[in-house]
Amino acid sequence: MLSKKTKYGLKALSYLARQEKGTPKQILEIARAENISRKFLESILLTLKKNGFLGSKKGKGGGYYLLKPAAEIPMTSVMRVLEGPIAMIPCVSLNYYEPCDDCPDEATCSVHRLMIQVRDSALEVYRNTSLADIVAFAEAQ
Amino acid sequence: MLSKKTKYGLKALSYLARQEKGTPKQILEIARAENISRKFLESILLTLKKNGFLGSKKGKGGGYYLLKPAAEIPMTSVMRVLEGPIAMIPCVSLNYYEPCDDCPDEATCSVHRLMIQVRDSALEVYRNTSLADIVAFAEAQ
DNA sequence: GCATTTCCTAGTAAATCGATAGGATAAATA
DNA sequence: TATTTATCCTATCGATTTACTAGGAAATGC
Repeated sequence: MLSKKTKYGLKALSYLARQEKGTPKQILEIARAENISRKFLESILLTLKKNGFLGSKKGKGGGYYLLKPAAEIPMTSVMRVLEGPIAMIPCVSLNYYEPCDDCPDEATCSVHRLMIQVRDSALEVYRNTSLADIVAFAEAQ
Repeated sequence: MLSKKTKYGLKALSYLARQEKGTPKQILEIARAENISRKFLESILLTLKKNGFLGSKKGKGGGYYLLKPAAEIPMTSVMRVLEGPIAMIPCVSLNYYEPCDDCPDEATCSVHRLMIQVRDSALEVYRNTSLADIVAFAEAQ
């Protein structure tokens, strides 16, 4: 399951990508536009900031803005920060590898190989998709 | 995340697929061979039985066995029974569709389209993989 | 009838999720 | 400088889910 945190984070990033560059947008404005709880969104934007996706400004006229062009923000990195590992199981995770304690040998584990394939298929989608792409999806309608 | 339930279920199915056809295997034997808690495995095998994957026999010499050849058991159906929807979000689920209450229009939702792509890529893997395939993975080593 | 095995219902500790509360800090403005 | 506006930060909380566990009923084989 995709967490609400990830879903809201993606929607907020998309919202910011659709704005004129350089003008910060406030939490409350984004929350209203995307139907997200203000306080929950606040915490999400904070982690996006701490992970280098967003910049912020305090005080009147403040808010959040993208630090990079949307085309340079790949879904792989957004998903890893918001949702965590892309792999469904740690023993096939590229960035968060951990062995299973019930599994004596990964090479002969039937689950292992299947999950590698699933991971790779998801990775291919995320690698080929930037924030600009998912904004373009919506605007094509 | 893949639940342990799904992981154990897949391992148990693989174990049964590797046995001579017709000889039931007991819970305890499977649990020991695959390092799974006996009681937990019991409940998993029961749901696999209720969903038509396994048959069972009570009493001495009893146990569980596959009802169909492993090649005729697709990962799509196993995953749906053990793990639930293949989609990461209900609004793109083929079998368990539900709209998001925060989303006024799916056609213009940037998350929606991305998640369709992820779902489809996972589906392609599961559709092209049977229980026999994941057993063969392991035996190829 | 007795041992063996699955069948079934319930419960439970721990972790995670989706928020919420409330004050500290910084910036703009008057 | 005082006030307003906004982000920053920590902590908490109820509900749900996960990974099991307990214990007995029911069926089967000898």
